[in-house]
Amino acid sequence: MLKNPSKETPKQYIEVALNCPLRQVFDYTLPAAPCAIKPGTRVSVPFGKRTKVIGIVLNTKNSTTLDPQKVKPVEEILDQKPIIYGDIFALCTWASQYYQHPIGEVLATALPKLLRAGHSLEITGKNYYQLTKEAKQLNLHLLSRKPAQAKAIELLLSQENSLFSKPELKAFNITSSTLNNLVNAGYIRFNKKLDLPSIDSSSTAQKKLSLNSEQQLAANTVALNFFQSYLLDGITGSGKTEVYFQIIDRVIENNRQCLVLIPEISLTPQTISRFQKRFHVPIAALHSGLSDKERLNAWLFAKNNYAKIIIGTRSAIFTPFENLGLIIVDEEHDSSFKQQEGFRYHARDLAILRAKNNNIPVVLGSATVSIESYHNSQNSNKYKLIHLTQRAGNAKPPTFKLIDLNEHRTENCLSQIAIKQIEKHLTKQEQVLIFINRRGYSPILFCQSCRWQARCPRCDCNLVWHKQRNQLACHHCGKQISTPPHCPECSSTSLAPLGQGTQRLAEYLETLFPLYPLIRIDRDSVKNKNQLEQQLAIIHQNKPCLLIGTQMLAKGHHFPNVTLVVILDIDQGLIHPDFRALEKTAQLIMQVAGRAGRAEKAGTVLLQTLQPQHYLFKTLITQHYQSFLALLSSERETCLLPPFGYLALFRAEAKNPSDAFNAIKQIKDILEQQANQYTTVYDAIPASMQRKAGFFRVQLLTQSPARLALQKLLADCLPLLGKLPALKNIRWSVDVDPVDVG
DNA sequence: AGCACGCCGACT
DNA sequence: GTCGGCGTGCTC
Repeated sequence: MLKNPSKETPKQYIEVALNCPLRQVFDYTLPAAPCAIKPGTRVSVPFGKRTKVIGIVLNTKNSTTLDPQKVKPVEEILDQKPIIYGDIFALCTWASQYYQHPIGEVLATALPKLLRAGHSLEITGKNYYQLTKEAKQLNLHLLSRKPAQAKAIELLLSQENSLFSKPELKAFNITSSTLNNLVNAGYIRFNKKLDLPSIDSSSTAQKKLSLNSEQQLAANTVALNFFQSYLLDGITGSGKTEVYFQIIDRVIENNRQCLVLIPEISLTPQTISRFQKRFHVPIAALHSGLSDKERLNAWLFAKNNYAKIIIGTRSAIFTPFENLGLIIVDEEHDSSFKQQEGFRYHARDLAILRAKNNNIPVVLGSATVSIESYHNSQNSNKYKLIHLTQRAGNAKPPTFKLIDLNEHRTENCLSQIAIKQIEKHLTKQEQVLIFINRRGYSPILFCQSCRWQARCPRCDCNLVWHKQRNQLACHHCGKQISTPPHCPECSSTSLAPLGQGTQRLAEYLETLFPLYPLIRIDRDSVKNKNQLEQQLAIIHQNKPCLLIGTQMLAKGHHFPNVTLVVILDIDQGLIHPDFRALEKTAQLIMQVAGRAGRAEKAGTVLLQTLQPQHYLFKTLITQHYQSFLALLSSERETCLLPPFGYLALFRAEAKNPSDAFNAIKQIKDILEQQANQYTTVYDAIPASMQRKAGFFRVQLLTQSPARLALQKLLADCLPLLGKLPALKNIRWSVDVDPVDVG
């Protein structure tokens, strides 16, 4: 018989976040049996035509606003305890609101792929077999009637190792039936050897370098037991890393964990091994080169408080810790901390928030601090500023020299002065670095008779000629075509390269200096990490050579014997595709210059430019990076641009330009309806490259001097935008605090 | 994002 | 006759 309906417990509902681009959560019912389920638990649910879709519980409730008939039951509860909780849960919900991104996708970025796919929280490892105590103490004569087992034990006992994988046992001619018998008899145990983060015990603890007084002061300034943001502004070569190390030392002594965020490119094996040599604690690295399993393991090592130091790129900000004590953001100015598509978060900014929520210190370090961080350290005193002004080991700062291209003619981009200087340094047995931020042979291939130029069919840009593979490549959409034998317009065969890329420059320098090895480092010459390592190894032999490279060279690598840096083609960084162009150019110059003169030898930096009178050069070279920042700062202030105003950028992309314009117009209408006195909605403008990969791109900027006012505007508008039919079938996005507005 | 439904073109 | 192209619509 049925139970009395009045005694039936009310239905339990849960709100579930699913990994889909919808700005909403979905209600499901829980099974009738009472079960307490907490936010942050994984469940699998039916969703549309799909089943077993994995989502995260956000909330429990006793009622739903939907038609109860429509609400489906949960299929399975995957976790006993929440897997996203505490500070990570708070970080995700905050970021979802702040960056106006669907919570389901935000939570998905906080989980390793395997956990998103329903994998358990077990640390995975390789299976190993191991002799038990019984086997070791066994008198083998007792097994005389089981000769295969006796022989196997004898063989394994004679080995140096104590762990054996299945293939190894096979190699010893131990059959799987013998193995089974040995396991059943208790002589062999089946074990999991975990891929634990390594501790480099081979080297004895690398000595702490003695810090100079400035470094010591810096390290001591950081207090460990409460939240404070520190901006460590240290010129290249001033030993920021050693300061980090000393702070990490203290955190580890307190038995707490450290999170170190670094830019995408600089996560080289050297970075990790430098930490491993210095600290004899488990260290895990989180970077793009990991397999799904390795990534999950690293995540679990942090969560279980096994790894004491986690070094990772942007997304590592979402790693859970049991006892986090410090966050370091190295090269805090680097734009790779901002995710440029999908969930457009800024890892540096989230690091501040996370540190605040955990009441722990966060250290932002750079030789070229961002204007935002600089502002936070100057005006509002939000960050404590720490300077490192001395180069470690008496290294002298480089001298800058401008070469005015209005007065000096160039051949293949190089002025005679530069060539003379290169020659001088090479004959002194020193290394020379030539920086040109352009890959390929020439950025333009043109017809000498009709002026035709090779253009990308899908983007508004020229195709770059790659001479070796005789191809034309688009560096924006990846399109590649073989070079036409003659001009497609006039059939003339006089197609010629115009302008220099790294390849052409390398070719030219080879003819000028045939006796010296020439190493080109860019994305085309360095296909994988090994290749880069090899190239760098040659450089570190410290024999005289020429280095030619793009910004790949500029970041993270140290070249102690480079005494001359030549920076070519910097003028394109002086024109303004967006308001951050100058800041980026200045940072690049300082970063490249920082490669030179690290040892006792002072370095020289030659800058070729058509605009030697530009204030960027004036302030940067004759004064300090800070004075340049101060100038930029006042410029930004008058325009109420970041950090004096806050921005959100709407983008719309469509194959048909009018669809994109129409969409952005409708977005604008809604923004204007909802705008308040503190917010400004600018006119829609085409992106600086109107067409990219076949899509017309239009954008719209909104601004407010008050962060909250802008947040309110976005919060009011986004739900409305989701309903606009004009936005249904085009790509559109909001970018809060955009880094790239070009 | 997935996934299915739906309606038109070139194939065994 | 059908396989498959991608437009469009929905997901508790």
